[in-house]
Amino acid sequence: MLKLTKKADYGLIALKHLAVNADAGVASAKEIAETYHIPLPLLSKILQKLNKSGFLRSEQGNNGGYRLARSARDISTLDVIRAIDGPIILTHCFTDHNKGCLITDTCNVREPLRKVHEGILKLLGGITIQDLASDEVLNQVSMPPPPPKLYELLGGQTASK
Amino acid sequence: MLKLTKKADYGLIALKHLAVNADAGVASAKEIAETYHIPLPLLSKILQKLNKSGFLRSEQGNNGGYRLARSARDISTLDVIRAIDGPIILTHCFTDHNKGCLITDTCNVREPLRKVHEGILKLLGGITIQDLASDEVLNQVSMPPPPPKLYELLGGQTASK
DNA sequence: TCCCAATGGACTATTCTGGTCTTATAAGAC
DNA sequence: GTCTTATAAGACCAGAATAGTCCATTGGGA
Repeated sequence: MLKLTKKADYGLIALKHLAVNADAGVASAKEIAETYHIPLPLLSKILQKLNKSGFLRSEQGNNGGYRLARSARDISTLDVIRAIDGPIILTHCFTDHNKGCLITDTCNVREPLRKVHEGILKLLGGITIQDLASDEVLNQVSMPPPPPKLYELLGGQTASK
Repeated sequence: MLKLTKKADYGLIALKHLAVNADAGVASAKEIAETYHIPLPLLSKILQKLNKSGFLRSEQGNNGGYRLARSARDISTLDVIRAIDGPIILTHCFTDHNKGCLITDTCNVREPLRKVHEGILKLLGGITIQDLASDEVLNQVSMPPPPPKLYELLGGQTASK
């Protein structure tokens, strides 16, 4: 179905919130949960994961909460999604290489899909929390009239070979 | 987890097979299933779906099987994935617009993610079964040294605004 | 008529997702 | 010191989706 999990959604929402309200100091999980109507215990889980992954710093105790551990510019959406949902796998062959995939030897779409996979990674990797926080950056991007070339989409110039 | 389902994988494999062996006439589900070690009844289901979606033509009876209903160049991976897995939804807001999504009003990542979503659709929509069948097209694309700009990734020129 | 192919539906096992509950720990406020 | 509020961490659960099976039917060649 190729969709993000809600957890990833929530994580991005929380990170953007923290990026936008960075000067307000820490923000508690409760505060974020209430703002966006996210179940608190679930959000807590997600923030803990982001904390352990090094994207957040937590402060316990009264008036505690979370703040970004690094600049929003240094956190890509790909990082976040991977931290929360685990690795992104377009096709199953890529999980545990060859192991368990009976098709591997005969699989005829493996390599082509790997390119698509890399394209998506690049897409997500190129967007930071900072980009989410300052919408204008993204709003410039709209549907271009001509259907774009495959090469452009995948980010590969005609260069290399 | 942002991955394709196995069904979509199988569908793409089958379509590529049919594209490559187009001159061999029809190919039966059994033949394809054995070639790629895919469970036959499952593959049958998938091929039936692709048939009803108009990508394949089926021939029943002895020596029956499937063949592409249109040129491999006119079938994009996006078409296939949508036919098999249903619509691609990056984030949940996009499913039934606003309905059921409590976050909608306060959601701060909705629009940015929509752009990402469109980027992925464009990526998949730009790759045809023909591209899969002739690997060279895709093999040209490799990791470019400089991290690509967001605008390029999303296919939007600096044009519009 | 027999075989082989697609067609269609019901059914099942397993996994993932989204979410809750409970307990422990850390730290500031009084 | 204890109360309150916060994170931390674990088990746990219901529902949905995925992957796959099974079975009966239809349709067409040989």
